[in-house]
Amino acid sequence: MFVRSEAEILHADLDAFYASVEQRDDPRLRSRPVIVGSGVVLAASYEARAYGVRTAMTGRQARRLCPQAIVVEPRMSAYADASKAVFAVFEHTTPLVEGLSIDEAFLDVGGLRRISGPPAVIAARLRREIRTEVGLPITVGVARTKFLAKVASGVAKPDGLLVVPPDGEMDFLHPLPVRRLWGVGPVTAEKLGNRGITTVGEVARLPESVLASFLGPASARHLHALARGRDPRPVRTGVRRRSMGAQRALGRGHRSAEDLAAIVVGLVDRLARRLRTARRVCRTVTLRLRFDDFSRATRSRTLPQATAETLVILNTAAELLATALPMIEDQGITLIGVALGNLHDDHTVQLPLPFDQAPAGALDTALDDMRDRFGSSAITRAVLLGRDQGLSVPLLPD
DNA sequence: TCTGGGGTCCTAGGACCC
DNA sequence: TCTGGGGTCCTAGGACCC
Repeated sequence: MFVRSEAEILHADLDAFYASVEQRDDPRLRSRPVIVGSGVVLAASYEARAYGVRTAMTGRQARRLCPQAIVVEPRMSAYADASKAVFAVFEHTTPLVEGLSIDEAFLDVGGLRRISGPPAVIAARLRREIRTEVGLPITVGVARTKFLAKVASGVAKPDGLLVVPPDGEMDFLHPLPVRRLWGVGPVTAEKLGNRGITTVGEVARLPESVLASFLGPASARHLHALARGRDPRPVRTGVRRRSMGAQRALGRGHRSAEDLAAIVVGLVDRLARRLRTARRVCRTVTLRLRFDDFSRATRSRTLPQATAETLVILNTAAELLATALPMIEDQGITLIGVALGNLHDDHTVQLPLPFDQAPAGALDTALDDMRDRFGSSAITRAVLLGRDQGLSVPLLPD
């Protein structure tokens, strides 16, 4: 396996992204504590974080910690535009960009030494360009692996740049708390803490088999490798979304079955439009529920063939809701959501042949041609044009 | 102090097939 | 009548990430 020896992967991460966009667009917000989102905190400026305000807190809690904070409602389209502008700078820097979310990405600048200079120089220039062209602060970590680059940016925040040289990796990594390991959340951190393991270095010194005895084999292999600086994952371009969802928090209080059905209609309508805009089709529909005690449940159904039709998805979601109603009755529902999975490209191909006049086998031949062109897994639907305009021939994906 | 909205990956059991 | 080993798919739950 190819193992890189130079620090040439960048992890670029915008600082307090939503809040920074608000401060950029409204000078009165600059240098002041800003909280985006009133019900729950979606983002907090670093001035607000100084008072202990954190993402995902309730608005009430945040205002108690920082009464002088300015609270603004989110402007999602402004953040999407800012993200596009930032990613344009990324793409201009190197073609090897892997987006992780709306505000962070990995960039592989390994092949650019002759043209653009060493990674540290490229990273510094990238930060300058995003500051001048988009007006936002961004932190960049540079290292030999994705994981180390990401940890580096996390340590360097806000508005920083940190290069981890290959011969300094263990000195950098091992003193850090286990929560810095990708995949260690509250549950795993507690399991480790119960055994006296609090730093990455302590994880690295433990035999993998011991780790596996209380974390399971997959987590053990993953964490053990990361803690020793092993992470061979390349920066991958063109990663496709694997599911698409929409949900709605309901607060407390009883909801009738009709209310819930109406909400599901709205969620499905929104999702189906997004699906068609993205030229994708789905095969699995999942209903997500959350209850008063914060327990969760899901109900899902996989269709025999992929679809992007609102009515098909809606009927499926409605059936799932019907099966879940008894559970909803006695648990008190606080959130309902729909997720579409098993996504495929929708290559609806229009066949210009008069169906009823075509020689026998012409349709099969045409479909075979399409499979050759797009790959069999991509073809999900063919629409015949001509006299039978609108007749659709659904094909199973894969 | 109670917790939004969008995702990813892993595990485990059961059905089904060869 | 009782029975192996291996594979895929589906469903449900859970941990984690931003």
